[in-house]
Amino acid sequence: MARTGANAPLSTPTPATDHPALATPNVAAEPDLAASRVSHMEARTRFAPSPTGIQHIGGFRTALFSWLLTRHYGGQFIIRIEDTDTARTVEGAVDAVLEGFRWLGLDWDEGPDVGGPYGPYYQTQRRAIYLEYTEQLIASGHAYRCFCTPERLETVRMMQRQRGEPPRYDRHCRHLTSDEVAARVSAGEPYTVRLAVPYEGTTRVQDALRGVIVFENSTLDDRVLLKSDGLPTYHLAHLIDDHLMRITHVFRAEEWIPSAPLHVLIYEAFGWQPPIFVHVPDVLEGSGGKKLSKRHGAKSMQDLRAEGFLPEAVLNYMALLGWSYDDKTDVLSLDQIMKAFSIERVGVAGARYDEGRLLWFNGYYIRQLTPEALTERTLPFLERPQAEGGLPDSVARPLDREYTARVLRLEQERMKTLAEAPGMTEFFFTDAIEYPASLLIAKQMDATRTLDGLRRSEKLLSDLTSWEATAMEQPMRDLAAELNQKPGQLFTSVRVAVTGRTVSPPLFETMEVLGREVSLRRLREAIANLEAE
RNA sequence: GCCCCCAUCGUCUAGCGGCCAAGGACAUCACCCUUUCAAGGUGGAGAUCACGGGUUCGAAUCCCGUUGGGGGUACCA
Repeated sequence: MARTGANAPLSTPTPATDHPALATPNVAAEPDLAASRVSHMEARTRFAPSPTGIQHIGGFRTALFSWLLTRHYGGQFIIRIEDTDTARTVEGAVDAVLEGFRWLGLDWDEGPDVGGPYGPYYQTQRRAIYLEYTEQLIASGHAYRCFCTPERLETVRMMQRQRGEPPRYDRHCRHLTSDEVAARVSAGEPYTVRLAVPYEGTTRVQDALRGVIVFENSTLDDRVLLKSDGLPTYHLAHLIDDHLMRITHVFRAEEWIPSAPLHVLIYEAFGWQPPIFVHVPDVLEGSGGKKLSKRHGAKSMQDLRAEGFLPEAVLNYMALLGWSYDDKTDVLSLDQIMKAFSIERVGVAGARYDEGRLLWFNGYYIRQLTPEALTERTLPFLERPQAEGGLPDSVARPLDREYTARVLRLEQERMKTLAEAPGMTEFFFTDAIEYPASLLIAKQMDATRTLDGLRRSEKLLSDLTSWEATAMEQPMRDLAAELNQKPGQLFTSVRVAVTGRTVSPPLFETMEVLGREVSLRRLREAIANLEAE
């Protein structure tokens, strides 16, 4: 029943007869295998998250690469939910992932919500399939039932560690007689099913990015394929699904490289042709250099959206984390990226998540927005409750679209995220503005001269027949000269009077948008406040 | 411990044997523009291509080793 390395056929490559998409001549020409396949075929790729938590930039970047490949060469992109770890499954996680894709503008051809010809797309709904294939593996001697308890396994591992040996399953159940197995099964004893890894030889993993990676079978473990709850582990489930769903390229994080030889062995045990493995490098934390994780700083797409990031910026940034267009191009649309994408230009070294760079992309894309688009996309941030970062609740919703558009136009080139809008534009919407009167006094100015400037400005402005920025500027400059103040000094006082802050968009445009009435009223209030000092 | 992956400016990267005494971008500094802040423009600083051996007429580019970083080592994915 159990096999030894000498006669186990596991490491013998088997030609694919049932996988037309991969039936390439000369499959034995190992080094160039991946490269030669990549460019000439339709690709079917998948993103297979487990609904156990949040998907961050790293996960979506892997998904993005998969998506790019299928959209570049033609083919299908599939979303499959790997929910075999029922204990860790989190409610709503699937929706969050799908929502993330929709937000980014990445579509999928088959998936949990839309179905498809290879469904179902939830692994928990495919139990019967896994059971059937597990039996096949047991029958062919490539897998065996294991009755070891978690406690025994733990003890074994502990002892191995003490002896300085690598912790691995000791293959205790690998040589049970079929009679004994049958007896224990019928006695209702719980069991798992393990892969019977050959004792000797090597297993070669072909990675599209790194070439061939060779593993000594003797260092591999008889991993569990089917858990005692009857559900498969990742190793078995993903593989059967990938095969049945005719996946051609498996994009996954590089943390899967160590178990890749196991997967190759399983493919061989089934006599199936493995897909092309593309082990994408990790995305690392901005500091520390560890793999990005939800635990430390990793943000979900929902987080990024709420923080005012634009999907086109996130997409552009993500694509350039590990992939490059050429030696000088940074700004690329999804369409351009898709057209140019190739696995050959994907790097192998881990990349740090640099939010500063993301912010730059974001600001850039905000600046490119048409006035209508800017308004459309910023309005939700302005109108959301104050507690969630919106304008003060005292500001009546909905906002006047026309007015908001004019306001945003002024702040557009200053915004790095949409979420900054409320803070930057608050004085355009609130009735009263609060600031210490001392703020009115510009550098190298005193209260008296400031007061004088404010009064004269109020008079000048209120006499103006046109309330356009262009009509204000020259008279105000003349006034500054007359008062023997630098334009910056006079304008600073007026700016603070009108906006309550020293930093704002250009003063006259600000006043134009604010309107004559509000501007003059605030000017008078400022004068009164300063007089009261 | 064992196994595996990786290694070019602070960061993302270009580079796949000569065109590189290493190019672009973010960040940073200075200047220009300028009513503030931005944006924009110009320029600067910033990488002995981790280190050491090879191979070669010639290496950031190929090979080996070392060091460093990361990952894996579950009836999780």
